[in-house]
Amino acid sequence: MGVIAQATAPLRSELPVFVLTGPTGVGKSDWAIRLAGEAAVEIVSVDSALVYRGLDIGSAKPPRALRERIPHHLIDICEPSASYSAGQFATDAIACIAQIHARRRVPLLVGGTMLYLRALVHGLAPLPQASPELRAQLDERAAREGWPALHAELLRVDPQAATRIGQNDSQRIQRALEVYYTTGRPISELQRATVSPLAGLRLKYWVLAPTDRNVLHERLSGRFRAMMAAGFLDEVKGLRQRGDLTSRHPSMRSVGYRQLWAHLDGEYGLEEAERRGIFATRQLAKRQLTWLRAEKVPDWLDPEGGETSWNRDVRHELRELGL
RNA sequence: GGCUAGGUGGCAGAGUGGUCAUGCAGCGGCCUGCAAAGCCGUCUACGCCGGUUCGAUUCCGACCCUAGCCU
Repeated sequence: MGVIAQATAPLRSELPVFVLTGPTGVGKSDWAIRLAGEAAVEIVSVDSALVYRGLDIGSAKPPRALRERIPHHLIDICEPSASYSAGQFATDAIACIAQIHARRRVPLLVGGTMLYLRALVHGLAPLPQASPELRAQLDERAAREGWPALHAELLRVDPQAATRIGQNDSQRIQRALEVYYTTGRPISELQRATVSPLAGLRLKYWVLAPTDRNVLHERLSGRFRAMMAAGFLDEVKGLRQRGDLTSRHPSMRSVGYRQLWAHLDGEYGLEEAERRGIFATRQLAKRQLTWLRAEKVPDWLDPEGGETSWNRDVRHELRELGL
């Protein structure tokens, strides 16, 4: 595999791409599933947790039986012991979209992993993939010297990136140095070549988000408790017993899994784990909303309003296309 | 009724005669291959009344409340 990932070839089609996004727990999947059951659309999941096999209850994954009836793409495509990535997602999603278009159907991108969505909609620069060895090396240095020292190093090799990245922003400092050391060129320079793989396609975007934050918080804590009642803890116990996972795997750092894992490590009680899980869920939703506000998408729908107007909207779009 | 300890922001929890506790939660933001991640920023205090003082959350007094002990 080359050092520089292939820049994704732009898609060409007269068919559009639909996007239904929003913060976690608002019911995006339910809306999408009901629609996909009877319209010429196919669901493409945009979710960094649903990609992992074995993360079912805590990720609110649509049940397998349902997915056999209504096709979903990009779910259960990665072992939880591996690291999926935004770049991988972009590649996979583009392939999916092309296939769906070839079937004369419209892809409906559903999910709230905003970086993944962004990787598609705005594109990703042709950058090298992660290098586990280099990252391990950088982690080791950071443990000794601290991230600010590595930030200072970045400031020498890529001042432009360094000024945008915080002194303690370990992940971004690491990635910028990783890119610099594998390509010999600053990430800030390579990023200028960003092109959207969806350029030229018509994109129709809907954001599903409650107007009232309290309503969202209630839904999220209710959903977390329901997951617990549905055996979330046993699911995490099972994942631990596999023996190939640790609390540092990206899959096990996701909301809920992380807190239950820490509880099973004896860090705190089950009630505390539940409290923290709920906090983490809210914080996730908040970050998603921040991202969505910045996107300045006009069509925001409130889940309380029901899905009929959205349905009408989508069907109208499809009719115009002769689908 | 008496004695003792204590009453600090949504919660936990320090502390000081005049300058910031801190943590959690909340809120705002950043975001180019770990993103359900990582990072940055930020609001609401000193039970009540009076006194001392140039100045009191901090010192003094009364009162109210809480916990424990005693009668």
